[in-house]
Formats: sequence, C-alpha cells, structure tokens
Amino acid sequence: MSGPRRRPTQVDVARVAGVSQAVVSYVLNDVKTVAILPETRERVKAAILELGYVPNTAARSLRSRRTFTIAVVIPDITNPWYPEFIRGIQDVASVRSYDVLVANTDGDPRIERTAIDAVRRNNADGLIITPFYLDLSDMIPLLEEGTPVTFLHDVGPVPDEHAALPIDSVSVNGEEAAHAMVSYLIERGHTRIGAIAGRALTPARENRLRGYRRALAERGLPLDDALIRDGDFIEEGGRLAMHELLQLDPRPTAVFASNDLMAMGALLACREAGVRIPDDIALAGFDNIPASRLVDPPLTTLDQHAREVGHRVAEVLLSRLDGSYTGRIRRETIGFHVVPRVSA
Amino acid sequence: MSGPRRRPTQVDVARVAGVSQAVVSYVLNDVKTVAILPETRERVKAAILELGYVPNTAARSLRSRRTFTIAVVIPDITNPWYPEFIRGIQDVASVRSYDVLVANTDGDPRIERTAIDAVRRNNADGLIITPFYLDLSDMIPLLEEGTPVTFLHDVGPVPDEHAALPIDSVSVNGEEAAHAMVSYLIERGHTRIGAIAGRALTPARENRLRGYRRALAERGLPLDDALIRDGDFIEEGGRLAMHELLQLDPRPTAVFASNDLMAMGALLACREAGVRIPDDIALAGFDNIPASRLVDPPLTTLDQHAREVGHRVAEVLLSRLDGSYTGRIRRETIGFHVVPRVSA
DNA sequence: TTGAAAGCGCTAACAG
DNA sequence: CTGTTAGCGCTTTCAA
Repeated sequence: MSGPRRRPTQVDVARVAGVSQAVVSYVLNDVKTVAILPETRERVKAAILELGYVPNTAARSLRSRRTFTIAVVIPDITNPWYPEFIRGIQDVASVRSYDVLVANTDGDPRIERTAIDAVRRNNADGLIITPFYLDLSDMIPLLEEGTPVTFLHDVGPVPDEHAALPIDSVSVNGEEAAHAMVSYLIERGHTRIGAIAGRALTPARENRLRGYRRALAERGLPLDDALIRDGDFIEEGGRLAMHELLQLDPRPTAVFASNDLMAMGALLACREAGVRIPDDIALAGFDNIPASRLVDPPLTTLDQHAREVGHRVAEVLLSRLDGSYTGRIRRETIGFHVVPRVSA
Repeated sequence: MSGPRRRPTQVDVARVAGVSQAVVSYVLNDVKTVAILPETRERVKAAILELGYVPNTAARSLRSRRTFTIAVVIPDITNPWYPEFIRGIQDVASVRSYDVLVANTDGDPRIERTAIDAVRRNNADGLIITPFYLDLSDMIPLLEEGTPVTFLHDVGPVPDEHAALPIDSVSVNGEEAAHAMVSYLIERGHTRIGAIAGRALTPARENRLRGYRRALAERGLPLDDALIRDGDFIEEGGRLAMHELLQLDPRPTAVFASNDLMAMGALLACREAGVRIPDDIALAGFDNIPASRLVDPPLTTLDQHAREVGHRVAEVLLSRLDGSYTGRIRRETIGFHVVPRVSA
C-alpha cells in the first residue's frame, strides 16, 4: 500500500520530454499560431504515452471557459422515445468530441429548475432542453451568460410564446402529427373516437389534443369531452384511462393515445376486459417506440423520428458553439409519418 | 447587445455581503471548523440569492480533487435493460447530490478503452462499468490514482479472473438465471431446446450459455451445438438466428434467447414463417424488459431486477466514496426470478 | 470570528 | 521555435 499515485500533469510530461510545460500544451492542443519542431513534438507525444497522461478537464475548462460538454434535460430516460433521441445527440456530439450530460426531471417543475443550475455549475457549453413547465425566465441567466440554449419543442398553433427569446428550436409538430393520426382513424370509418391524453398542462398533451380536436371538427364530428381521459404518459395511466373509456355507453369505436406507452397500457386494459383489437375497438399510438411493433396486435402509431430529431438538435446547438453559424434564430421542424399496422 | 455577463463568483458575493471571499466559501460548504456569526451567514446567503450565484464545479474540483460525479460505462442505453439500471443509479446518487455521467461503448473494445480515459479526464470520483471486452489492466491507472471502481458483473462459475483486483462488484448471476430458465423449459416437457446466444466472447453470453448447457446436462439431454446460434443481443440478430433454427430438422420444440430483444426478433421470425408460439415452438427470453409483457404472445422471461441492481451498485460505490465503508472487497449478487407468461 | 494567501492544472499572451 | 508568466474560481491552511 503506497497511497494513490498522483495523476501525471503537463509538468510531468514536460520534464520527461525535456521541454517547458507550455510546449506540452501546444502540442496537445495542436495550436496553429506556434510552430513546434516535428522532433520536439514527437518527444512530447512519446512522454505522454509513457506516462499515460490525460488532460484534466477541470483545469482546462477553468482556464479556457469551455467544457466541451452539452447538457440535455429530458423528462425521463425510461420513456423509450428518449434513449433514441439521446443517442441521436451523442452521435453528432461525439464526432466533435463533445460529452453529453443527461438530466431527468421526471416532469417535475422543481427539478426542471434545478437542472438549469446544474448546467451553470457544470459550465456546460450549451443546453438542449425539452421544456415542460419551465418558465422562460429560468432560461435568462443562461442566455445572459452566453450559454446557447436549444429547445426540443412540441409545436402548437401558438408556438411562439417563446418567440421573444433568442433560442433556437427543433420541433416535432405534435398538433399536425396527432391530426394526421386521428384523420387516419376517421378515414377508416370511425366517428366516435376517444383520446387518452398525456400529463395535464404539458405542451405535448395540449398540442396532440388540439390536433385530435381539429381532425374531428374538420369532418364535422361532435366533440365530446367525456371521450378524453388523462394518462400521464405512462403505461399504467393508459391502462386506467382505457378501462374508463370502455365503460362509456356508447363506447368509442377507436381510441387515440398520445403516446405508445399509454397505448400499450390501453392494450392491456382491453385484454383484461376481453375486448378485441381492432375488431371491437381500434387503437392508435404515438411515437413508434421499438416495442410498438411487437405488441399484440402490432400497434398503429406515428413516428416522430427521434434519432433524427436528436441529430438535428445537436447540430443546431453545436453550430452555435463552434461559431459556424451566427445568424438569426432558427426554428426547424422535423417531419413525421403514420405507421399503419394492425391495431387500427 | 451588451456581451455576455460574467457569471458571479465568490468574490462578487463577498463584495456584496461585505466579507472576504473565504467567508463565502465557508458558509457555502458549511465548514464546521470555523464559526461564522449567524448574522454574517445571513448576509452572505442574501448576496448569493441576489446575484444568482452558483458554484463553479471546475474550480471547485480543481482545488478539492472531487467532482461529485460518478461515471457509468454501459454498452448501449438503447437496450431497454439499461435505462432502468441507470435510473436505479441516479435514484441513489441524486439524494447524495452526485451527478451521473453515462458513456455508451456499443460493445466496442476500443470505445470501452477510451471511456476509461474519459473518466480520468473528467475526474469522476468513481466508476461503474459493465466490462465486456475490457482488459483488467485497463482499470489499473484508475485504481492507482485512487478512483474506486465497481463492476456490474455477470457471474459465471469462474467469476474471479477479477479476484486479484480491489474492485467491488454487484452481480447478476447469469449462469444460474439461464439455468433456471432452461430448467423451466425442460420441466414443461421440452427435450430439444435451441439457444440464441449473445455477442461472442462476452461474459453475458458465455454465462447464460453455460447455464443452458448445465441445465441440459443435468437432465441427461444431449448437447447439440447446431442448436446454438448467435444473435448479438439485438432484435435483428434474434430474428436471423430464429430463421436458422426453424430450418433445422428436427426442429427444436423450444428456444431460449439470451435477452428479450433477441427473443422479440425470434418472435418476429416465427410470425414471418407462420410458426405459432407456443403451440408450434416455445420461446423464452431474458431480462423482462417492459415490452416483453406486451408482445404477442406475452413473453416468458427472466427478471434480473435492473433498477435494484442499479441501487445496489450505486450504494456500494458511494459507500467507498464517502468513506462510510472501508472494509474488504465486496461481491454482491442480486437475485432473479422466472416470469412465466404465455410464450413458454 | 474573519482575512490573506497559496496553489490545484491548465491556456494563452507575451518575451526572447 | 520555445520559455515565462498571469490568472481562471475555488478550498484550505495559517495568521490576525
């Protein structure tokens, strides 16, 4: 037992290579403004290898005011849409050697708020966030300090309460998508269509519900609030909601769930109640998570291109960070498509 | 446009509160060895609030050599077992105000190795890793530098190639679990049982395969390597493997897949081939991921308690970090249970 | 009970 | 082409 060995520093490398510490920093960062003799460079590299030197990010970022880290704030990594989204971000971040820090909020406004401070503490160079309850004023400190923020947005018809802020956004058009999904149900002959909405007051819920209502209204179908239930975006919520919908008289002939997790809960409820899908009732989900293809029956749903959304949102943010884009605010919207399978 | 505002520092807080910067640090860290006047303390706190001061972790950790971050290295967050596992870790880390940094290796040995350097660069206080290909020597620099490492292990009969190293581990007993699952199949009357194994040379694959072989051997059933296929732990791999198994003559009457993702691929293959489950062939999975309950037919599988494993592994590591445990190496094993459903 | 000061490992400006 | 030097914001020892 000889106590922990100190991690080698640039000073150690310099000593072994017989140069000054600054030179080590130069070759490490491949600084263009100074010209190092190829031979010196080799000596330094050899010393780095020999000692197993690895730069200390804390010191580096303290000095340079950059961390090469982007923070991502999402509701819950356990919701299968998000791992894909995160991997999309990591795909593009990693090739530019950025790290990705993920924080879950569980949709809790208090935690959402703390997450912002976590970003400031950790000096993340930029933030990607899917704002649920977050007050826009919470973003102000970050923006004032020059930390770019990109929203993952769910677009509704009044998307720009955020318009005043210098925040890029990449959006999935929840209203249009839900409209498409519900229109699909209507085209299949359904006229009494229930909805299992998500957590109250979240943009995702409101927008998808709006799309649902608009689709019905456009076809002159009655809007009946008794057909709308909450489901909290989780499976159990969907199960409970579906049980309620099945009690209704007359019963809806189709149900649109605002995400696949809830649709799967609904599916379970039908199985429990002995209701057959799609024969007795049609069911449509939203998200196209991997499991949706594999359930019984395979779920008709809507794909929001999670991984691609991750790619775009990362590119938008990184282009700000590396200065390759300095123009006006961008609002991108990623497409979607209905995935017809068996359940509806 | 007035350029980014500088983030307030302790010096700023000190100035506003009319104290020295050291005092700010004292109240911030609630240092016991110095006694601050309650009134002074209040002034400092007020200044902190007023300025929106947030500590700079880079500076803090540069000085204190602690980051309050633990790194977690896993193969792929997109495999549904891992989000649960990660949340388990975060559950216990967050109450002790540790951050969690997740790195995916995609099971690539090179990336696995880079991940170790990432841990060193970021000065994570500790590492949780599920070693796939990683050479044990890769862990040495970390250990020498005093960074505790905890393995998430898959236990086989020779678990302790790792025995020499001072590394705690929390294990799922892959061999016992697979043995239990396959025994279950045998008890249901199957004698010709195929296996869809995972990625070659990984402990998870080898151990589960060992459990499979032992279960067969114990009942005096023949071991036929033609019944064993690879599947790479992903759905598509399971699909391909199952298609091959279905070609066999005689065909197996049951198939054990080393994880649920592959089992679901196998299920797809059966659907494509018009083979009914469980009537024509029985199918068992492994992991009990959320989707396994929802597929058609619901998948008989094995639960390895991912979230609980996350809790334990985090507790084991954190107890080292905060010094509350200083004893000898621990090897914990978390239980499992067969989840009988319809597919087998 | 508070303050002064050193220094963690690094980047970047400047000097030679 | 290479070396010297000044901090980045913080914790922690020591002195007052």
